[in-house]
Amino acid sequence: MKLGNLQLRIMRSLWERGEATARQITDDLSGGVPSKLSTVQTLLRKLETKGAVRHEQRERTFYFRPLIKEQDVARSAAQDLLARVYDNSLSGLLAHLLEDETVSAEELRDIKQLIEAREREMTK
Amino acid sequence: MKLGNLQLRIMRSLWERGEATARQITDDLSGGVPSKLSTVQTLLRKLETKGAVRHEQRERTFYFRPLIKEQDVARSAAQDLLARVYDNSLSGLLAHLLEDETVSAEELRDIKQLIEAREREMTK
DNA sequence: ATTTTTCATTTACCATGGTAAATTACATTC
DNA sequence: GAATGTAATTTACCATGGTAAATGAAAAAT
Repeated sequence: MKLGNLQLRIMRSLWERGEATARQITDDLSGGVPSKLSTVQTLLRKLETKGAVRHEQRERTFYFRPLIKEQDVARSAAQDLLARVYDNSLSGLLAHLLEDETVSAEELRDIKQLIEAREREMTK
Repeated sequence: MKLGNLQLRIMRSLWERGEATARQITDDLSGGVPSKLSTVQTLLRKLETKGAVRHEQRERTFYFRPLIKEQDVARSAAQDLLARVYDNSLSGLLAHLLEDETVSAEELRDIKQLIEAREREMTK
């Protein structure tokens, strides 16, 4: 499941809230680039068509819930980039990310631990 | 500069060849999902509009050359993913990539070295 | 010289993501 | 009961990426 930018921001609101109305989501978006209520409603429809959310009506208002997991969306986006752009070269991708990003010392430590954990898994 | 899937494949042909005709590119694409010559020509126009390529005519045929670098495209795609989807958490992204991918021992070694090189840079 | 091939150009779709006003249908408030 | 507010729905765009046939124009082959 790949999502556009606004779609992703809408989903984030839903992931955080668990359940939300179009109005609430619109409010959540007001920080950053704001969107109009009707725009959000349109995208919620499209997300529902794609199977990313479902809604339930209570007294005239639609309450939306996410049907897909944030982790899955993130994972598949990462997969897609790796395959499409980096020809599955993880080291190529990481090289770029380490170059450009202002990586903190802690982050670097975390990353190293991920690698070492994975190394241990390999030998097992 | 972000590119669609076919656009990227066209660019790859151009990056490899340095210069190519629409016909040559179409042939390069014949492995994988093939595209029709006119489709490739259309996309080359669109790429030219975006400033990703330029062409030069010699005896009736257009010879295209890339104006953007593969590295830059890859880098910005990685940046975009990191920011849009991972909220700039490099460790989050790497965690997913290490989870899912069948990472070879050599790749893992390369990656580790990248990190260690970066660590050395940090302390410097 | 006529036919065939080979390009570029034109034209025409379709899908997806995003934008949002206009309309409709109810509730709530005055 | 009339005015106001709120929500969903309808409608209507625009941009981008992709798909490709049809047309035109010129060179190459017969």
